[in-house]
Amino acid sequence: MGIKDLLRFMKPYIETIHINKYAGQRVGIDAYSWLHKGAYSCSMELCLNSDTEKKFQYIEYFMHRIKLLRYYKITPVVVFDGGNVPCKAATEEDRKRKRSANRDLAMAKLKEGNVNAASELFQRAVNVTPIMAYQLIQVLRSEKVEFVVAPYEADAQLAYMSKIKTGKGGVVAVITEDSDLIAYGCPAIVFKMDRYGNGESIELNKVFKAATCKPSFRNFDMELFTGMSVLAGCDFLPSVPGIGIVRAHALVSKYRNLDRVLSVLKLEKRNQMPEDYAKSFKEAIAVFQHARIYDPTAKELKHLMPLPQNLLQSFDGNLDFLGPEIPQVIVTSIAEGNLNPSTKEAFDKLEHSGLPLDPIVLKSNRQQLKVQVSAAFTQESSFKVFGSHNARENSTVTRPNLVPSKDKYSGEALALQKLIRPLVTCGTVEKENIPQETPLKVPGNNPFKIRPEELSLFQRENPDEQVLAAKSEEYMDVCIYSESFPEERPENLSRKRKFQTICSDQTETCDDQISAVTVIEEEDPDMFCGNVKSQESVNSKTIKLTDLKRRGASEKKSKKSSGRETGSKNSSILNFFSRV
DNA sequence: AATTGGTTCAGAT
DNA sequence: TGAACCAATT
Repeated sequence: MGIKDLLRFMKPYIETIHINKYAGQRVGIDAYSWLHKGAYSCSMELCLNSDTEKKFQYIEYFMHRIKLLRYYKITPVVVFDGGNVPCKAATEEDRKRKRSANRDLAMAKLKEGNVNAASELFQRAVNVTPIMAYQLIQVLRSEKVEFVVAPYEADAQLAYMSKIKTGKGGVVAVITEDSDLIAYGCPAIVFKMDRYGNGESIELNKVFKAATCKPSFRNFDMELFTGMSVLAGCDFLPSVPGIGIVRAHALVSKYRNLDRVLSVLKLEKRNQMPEDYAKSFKEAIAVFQHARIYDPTAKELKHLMPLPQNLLQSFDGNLDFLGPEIPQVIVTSIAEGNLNPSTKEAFDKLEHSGLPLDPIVLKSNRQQLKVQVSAAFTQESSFKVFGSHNARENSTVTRPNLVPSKDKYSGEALALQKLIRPLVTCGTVEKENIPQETPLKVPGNNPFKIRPEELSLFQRENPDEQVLAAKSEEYMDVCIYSESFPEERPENLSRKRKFQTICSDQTETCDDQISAVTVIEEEDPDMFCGNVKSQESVNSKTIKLTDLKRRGASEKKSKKSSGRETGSKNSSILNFFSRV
């Protein structure tokens, strides 16, 4: 996927970052990359189109990351792929073949009763469908998350959005897994973002400016860079045999002109070069430069970069390789998520055709919803589940009471419905009844969430008081929540302050074991997170933080035996935290 | 000697 | 799926 070996080649220009670098700014998201990762967790259910809630786990995965971004005050803009560009057809076919081969193998294993082997194969068979995208879109809408469906490649759309002003729908950076974004000329890209917000970023201007860095791009411009990428092999065109990223870079550096590179290549590789390589090459370059994108301000189809007349002529006025033109009404409708970008059919029709949700169930639920919302507003006891962001400030919503039905798809519709209306407030009584049904409820959805097996390591005997530790390279995130707060808490001191005070006390008593403390207050009043940077040295008197960190990282598997012991070994720190 | 391109392994979820 | 590894190729 993407440009072969490009990320490895660009390694010297890649730096590890945390997503909070973009706090307060708009960031574009390549929906496909998260949809695809999320689909792993429920690949069998998706492939078998099973009628269970688990099938929508990919949506929870996605929304968890959206929440992470919002937590760091980032405005996410989700971009979906639209129709396929003709020159990508070969790649698409290839992937489709591999997927269905894996699916058949998986089905065979399933028949044998080998579920493990089957599920492994199903993971290689998952496909992200427009319907899955549409189901996510419905949740994004209900969460007031900005999104756009690209007419064709999401990458091109994201590159365009990176080039326009924030006020006109632009973004400062793009989160993706696809190295194509570099070839499209996207100025700031974040790859491999994990669930804590750590990732690897590349900034194009640094690439072109760098004076000494190893693969040098000093004499490159964006067109040469794109040329190098296409030569190395991309989704639109496989490379000439024997040409990889290193030789592609060498050729472009040497001749500094794509036409010259092509003619040299023709001479040197005349036997192995496909007849129409030059033509395909120019088309591929043209896609990277002038792909069709949607201009959200003008609400119309445009080119990523304006198309010069002479280029149009060189293709005999035929730009169908960019994907056919689409009438204005249709592109807009696609962009806003109302039409399936491949079939151009209304998504509503898909629903009516039986799969995957029953619109009648959904509609009646919405009505019910409204009634309950107005009821909820009259109650003081309602609580907010989500982190702060303006769009939601005053929109407390209630979960409907869903009546089970025998309808074949009702289970599925209900499952999705729950995701569409996740910000639930039903007052204190329902609060007790609903927790597991609330997909995004903290702390389950906390950005510092840790896995159940890690969690069990640090659970206190008293379930009301828990100390959780999750680790990353240099930070340990300590997360404390407690139903009841200690009596000694001064009335005038906020809980947040109290935590900070105690932590700084600890800094002194621990002899600088803790070098930095930040506390983030969650909206759930019983939930706090502290991000505690600990030093490497372990002092026997104060094992706590560093030791917890190490245990969290390495002893996941032996949790049973070490769990209790950890609790007692670290009793001083646990006592310390339980004072909060 | 360097690069490509196929294979294998570990990791994610 | 990607990264790391390794053997074949130029």
